[in-house]
Amino acid sequence: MIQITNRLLSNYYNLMHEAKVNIKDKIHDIISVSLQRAISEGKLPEADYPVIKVEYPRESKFGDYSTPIALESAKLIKRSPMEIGEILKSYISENSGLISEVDLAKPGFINIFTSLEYLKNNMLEIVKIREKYGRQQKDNPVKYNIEFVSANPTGPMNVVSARAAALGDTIANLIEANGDIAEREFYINDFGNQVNLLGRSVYARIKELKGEQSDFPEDGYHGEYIKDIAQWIIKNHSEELNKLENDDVKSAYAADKAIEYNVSGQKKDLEDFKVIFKTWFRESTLHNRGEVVKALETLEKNNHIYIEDGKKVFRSTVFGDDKDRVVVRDDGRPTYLMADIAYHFDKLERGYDQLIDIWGPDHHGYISRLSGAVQALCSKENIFRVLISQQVNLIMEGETVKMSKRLGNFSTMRELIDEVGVDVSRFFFIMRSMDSHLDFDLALAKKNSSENPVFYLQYAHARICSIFKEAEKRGIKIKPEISTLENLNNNEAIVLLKLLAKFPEEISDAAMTYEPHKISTFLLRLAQSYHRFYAEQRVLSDDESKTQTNLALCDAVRITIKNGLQILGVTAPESM
RNA sequence: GCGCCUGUAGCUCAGUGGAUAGAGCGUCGGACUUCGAAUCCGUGCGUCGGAGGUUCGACUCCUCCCAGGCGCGCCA
Repeated sequence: MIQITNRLLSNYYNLMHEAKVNIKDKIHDIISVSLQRAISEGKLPEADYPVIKVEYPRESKFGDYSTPIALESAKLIKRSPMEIGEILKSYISENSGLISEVDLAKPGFINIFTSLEYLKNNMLEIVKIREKYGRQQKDNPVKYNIEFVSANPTGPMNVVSARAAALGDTIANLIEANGDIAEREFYINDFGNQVNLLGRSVYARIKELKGEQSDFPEDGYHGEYIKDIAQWIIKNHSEELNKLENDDVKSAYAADKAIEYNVSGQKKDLEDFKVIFKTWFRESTLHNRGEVVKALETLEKNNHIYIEDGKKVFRSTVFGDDKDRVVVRDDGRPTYLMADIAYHFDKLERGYDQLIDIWGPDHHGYISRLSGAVQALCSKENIFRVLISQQVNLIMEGETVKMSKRLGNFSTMRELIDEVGVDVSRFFFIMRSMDSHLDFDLALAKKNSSENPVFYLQYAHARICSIFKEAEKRGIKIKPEISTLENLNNNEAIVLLKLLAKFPEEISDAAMTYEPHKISTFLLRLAQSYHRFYAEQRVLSDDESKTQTNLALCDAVRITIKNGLQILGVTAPESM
């Protein structure tokens, strides 16, 4: 126990010199050290204390942070919560800088107030480090691979893909801001039946356009865009096409060109959506390089495969699946699952610490079999995580239009970007928790008013920029260093300072839980508090010290909003 | 039948097992000779889908039920 105490104390002292750690973590460590000291000095008994939780009290009068540790350990050590709280409080109070007051409240909460001095210094830090505020650096970053969108290369992307794109990219941004490494990856299913079908559909349209007789496949792709592809091939690749022997070869060629056409279209749409993938991984390369066979052999070697009626079956029930899954058909062709297993095997071999996939809601049933395969191939626990991005309902004039490829009416991602713009689309897609079925209100998205949260947020940023322009016009030179505590001692400013200080822990929290909507919620609160500050406090005045303090605060808010928006992939305009 | 997601204010949604359940929109009423009124202030709004259970304490965890959505191929 004494060893533990020493270790915690040394952590504590390290933390005092480590500026990157957020306040919540610091407070956690202070409480932890206090507890250990109380134990080592005999004030509290040795015991297996519960994990120390640091939470935000509901009401500000209860402080900025609070811990229920006294409540939670009361039964364990047979002392009253208030008694324990009193002891811990005396140790927690013994620190300088961060904490201004420790309060013990009724049933046994220990409430902690951060000092205005600390918050002011944090504000000056923001103004100094600017775009780096909220970004952590780690000595040993975790390397993530995050695969998302991965839409079939058989046509344009729909609105569900757009949501996945916004979510995946934002989660990757969060991971990077949190000091880790995120590589964005897109998987192209350019193999198998659907490709064959795509080729035959396109080739049939080519024939039709040339006035020849065609037999359009019954279960083929009927969309209008297939005709566009046919037209494109006729215009650019007729010569090569004509050289080919028979219809089968020509269909295969058409499939190849159609995929090229579709993938480059998808890439363009995603780039316009500000999503840049590091890797575009083609399923066909797995088959060509023999990786599918290799993954199969690895599974076989570890006894995860058995043979039934000439088929090879993966024992996925061992990993919680409803039934075992066929991975190789009796004619020797691997199933889609087998290729997907090989794909994830490939990702594992590329040496990531963590694999994340974002899938649509229609694939949740697929999780157990694939994660089972990953477990079968990799000894590391929890290396693979699937996030399900729920469905999107487009609301037009109060009417819900369901987005599904199976229904005929699929709106494309391109239409959406053209219609409401990148900023608004991205924001709307991430502003709700990804578990919730999103109602995307098109009328609201197109409004340039306070009803639209994106504009509300951007307005706060533009408003601050405008103040700085005005300050420049008045010949005011910016000197944040002369800011005083006295000038910050008003409710509106204090609320802002506290929110600003929370930004790094909001990022870290959102990154670790893969919940980008926490950032949009936070930014809206910040913008709201800023508008309140603006309404109550005059920024520019004859009082130089007051003016400089206010400008520093405004600048810190502007920087934080901008950094937050950047993570969301939304612009922060200087004027609107 | 089985699995996943959802159910919180009129609407859209926040809400790590903690203190009196919150915000925006919408309603109604106020605030600009002054840094952007695309803003702010005030106002009302609840059997947290229902019933049990777990415990010091449940919107949160467990079980059952109800409602809505999605999925349950050797397709991809």
